[in-house]
Amino acid sequence: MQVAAHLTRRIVSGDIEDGRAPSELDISQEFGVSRVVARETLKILASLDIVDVAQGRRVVVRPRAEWDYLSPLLIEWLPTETVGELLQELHQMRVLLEPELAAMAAASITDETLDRLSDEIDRMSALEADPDAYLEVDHEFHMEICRAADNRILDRIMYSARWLGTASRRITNEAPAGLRRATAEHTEIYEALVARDPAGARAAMRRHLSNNYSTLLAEKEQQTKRAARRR
Amino acid sequence: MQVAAHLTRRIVSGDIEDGRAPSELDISQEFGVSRVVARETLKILASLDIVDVAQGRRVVVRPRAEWDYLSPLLIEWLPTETVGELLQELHQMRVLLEPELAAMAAASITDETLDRLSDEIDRMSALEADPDAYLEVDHEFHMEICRAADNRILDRIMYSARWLGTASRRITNEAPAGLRRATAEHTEIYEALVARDPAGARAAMRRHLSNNYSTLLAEKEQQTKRAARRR
DNA sequence: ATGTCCAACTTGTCATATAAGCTGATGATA
DNA sequence: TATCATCAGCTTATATGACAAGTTGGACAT
Repeated sequence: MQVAAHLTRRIVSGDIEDGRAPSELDISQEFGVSRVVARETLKILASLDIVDVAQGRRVVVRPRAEWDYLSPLLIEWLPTETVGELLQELHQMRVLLEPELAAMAAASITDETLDRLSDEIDRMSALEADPDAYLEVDHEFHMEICRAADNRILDRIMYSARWLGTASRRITNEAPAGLRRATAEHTEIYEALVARDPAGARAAMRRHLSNNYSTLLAEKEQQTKRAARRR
Repeated sequence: MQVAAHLTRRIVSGDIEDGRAPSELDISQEFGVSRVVARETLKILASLDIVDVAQGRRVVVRPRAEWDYLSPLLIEWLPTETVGELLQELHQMRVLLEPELAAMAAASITDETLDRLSDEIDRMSALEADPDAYLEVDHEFHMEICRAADNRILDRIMYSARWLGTASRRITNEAPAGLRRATAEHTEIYEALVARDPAGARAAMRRHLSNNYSTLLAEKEQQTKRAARRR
């Protein structure tokens, strides 16, 4: 997997010229691994639509627009600027899906799921000093709701977005105050679910996402300013 | 890839007992291929979250709920009933995303894209006697709009749903009348886009999806009846 | 009954060889 | 000169045999 990471970095950085990716032999020599490993690496990149591989033909890098921007391997090496753009696009998606997921969940959620959500809120409020750990439980909370909505397609979509979510930590340096606010909003969502109130859950989720995004934008602006000052 | 298909079929059918998948050696013997091929097969299934593979441990089948139901390899072997459920869930997703995508596209669509859409409508109206070919252009039409909305995440999501869309052909046996209606609706969407009218595009897309789904449900019901009569 | 250790099994990697498919250049033909 | 068939040299695909590295369950000693 280290080979895949390095190769991805080289491709993302535009190091490899006009669509021609290194062949299996090139990779195995450059990274000092066997052809088997080089081959598997290329297959991984192919599954992410980063390259095309076919018998007899050289491996070619596919147009950037067709890459799988939800893959952690790719996100890892994207420039911060691109990640910022993607987070914006991710937010657009979440606004469209998550409020509705919350409403659907409210109609069919089980007591066990509610218990788990309650647990996670407790854990989050205990972790407000540790943003990374907080974020992890945060994701689990959102996925739990998604799962409760009982739609495998939507579940899969939200699931595949998880890595981009963690990449947001590269942008925002969530302050404890923001996390306290988030916990309060999670509680609101939770209470609407307990009441089996779809409209309430939808509204609470919408508020939560909107606030989240404001924080992200504010953080990004601060970063830009800091960067400008450093220049 | 044939090996992957066969193995997927066996796993989907529940043929393999309680989480224990065949090892690399089992596969290479059963299918008469080398260990290299068996290994790549398992890696593919692992990338779809169908199995877990780790050094030293046997390969295990993961819980069905965590499988990637958007993968063509998996969809291919799912029982018709499950595919029907998934199409329902897919519709839920499309209703949430596509009207908004159409609205976004209306705000930023280029003349070249409009030309391509116009082309595709022409092609579709010429293909109303050939449902399979029609469906292909249909997808291209929807993806074109998605691309025009300029959101890589949403684009990727709609793209990964394309295989499930083609699987709908296993359920619905679209009648020419339905296709004629679809062409009319596509034209409505197109005209709203030409007018750069987000609200109009959103409404037209919503109508289109709703009608599509009605057709799907009606077809499913007919099939159920036919099946009952056969019994 | 309990804990330690190891043998058997499994996946990960390597090296070498051969099959199968593509591409561009060479050269024959009109 | 222009066009087309052919083929050498690349590439990926697969096979085989060997060893490294990690896991597991049971034998064994305590």
